[in-house]
Amino acid sequence: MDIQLKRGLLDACVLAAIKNEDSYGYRIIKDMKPYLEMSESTLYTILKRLEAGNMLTVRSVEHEGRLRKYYHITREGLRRIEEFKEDWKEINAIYNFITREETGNE
Amino acid sequence: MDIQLKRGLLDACVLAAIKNEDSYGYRIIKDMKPYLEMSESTLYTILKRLEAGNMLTVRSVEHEGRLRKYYHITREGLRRIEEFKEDWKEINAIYNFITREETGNE
DNA sequence: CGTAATATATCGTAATACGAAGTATATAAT
DNA sequence: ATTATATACTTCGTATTACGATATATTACG
Repeated sequence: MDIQLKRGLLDACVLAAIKNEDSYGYRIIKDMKPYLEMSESTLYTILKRLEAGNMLTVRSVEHEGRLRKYYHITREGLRRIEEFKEDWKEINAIYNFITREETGNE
Repeated sequence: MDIQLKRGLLDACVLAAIKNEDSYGYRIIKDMKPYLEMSESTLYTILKRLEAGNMLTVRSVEHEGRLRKYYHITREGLRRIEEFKEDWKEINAIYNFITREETGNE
């Protein structure tokens, strides 16, 4: 899959992964794997970006000797998902432009 | 509109703009404007990239004292559009993941 | 004892979209 | 006559960003 095509989906996808239940990095990657694969370095970069943008909050938890950072979506984060849905209408229009079959001359 | 979201569409969009008829930079921008706005610097970067990737060929034409470079899509370019269509199936699956309404607990 | 799974962090890099600015001609407006 | 707008392509620098590679640390499995 074309990397560029994935780009716009990543942030919204991560937010969607924590939308219904708080989650942590390692699990987010596993949950998204059937839909969208991403490397760890990419995920943690995104999580930091989303935190900086107040899309989510972080809470550290000690779990079996290991550190776990649980991410919780904020109202801003939920709004980001809605924004994504809005944008998608435009995206579909572009998609139709790309895939349209012209009856013109070639 | 989110820039990242546009990224994956740009190459395919430019190819679509010359698919049915050879065209040149200035006109491509105008043709795409209703669907997708892009700056000149972006377009010409993309055209060069597509040329380097053998997705299109270029032909210079003198038109009313001004230079025009006509772009013609190649078989490779047409295949790129088909590839885009294939990718879109996956994109739709991701879109559904992002927008699904879980019946679970929040 | 080594490998895999769990879990997060950091560094350097390559790709790339964009704004800004430049070059040049023709036409319309003031 | 001069200014602005439309046409048409080019180059430079920059910020964003996804990724591979690598590091750290614990637990479980063989």
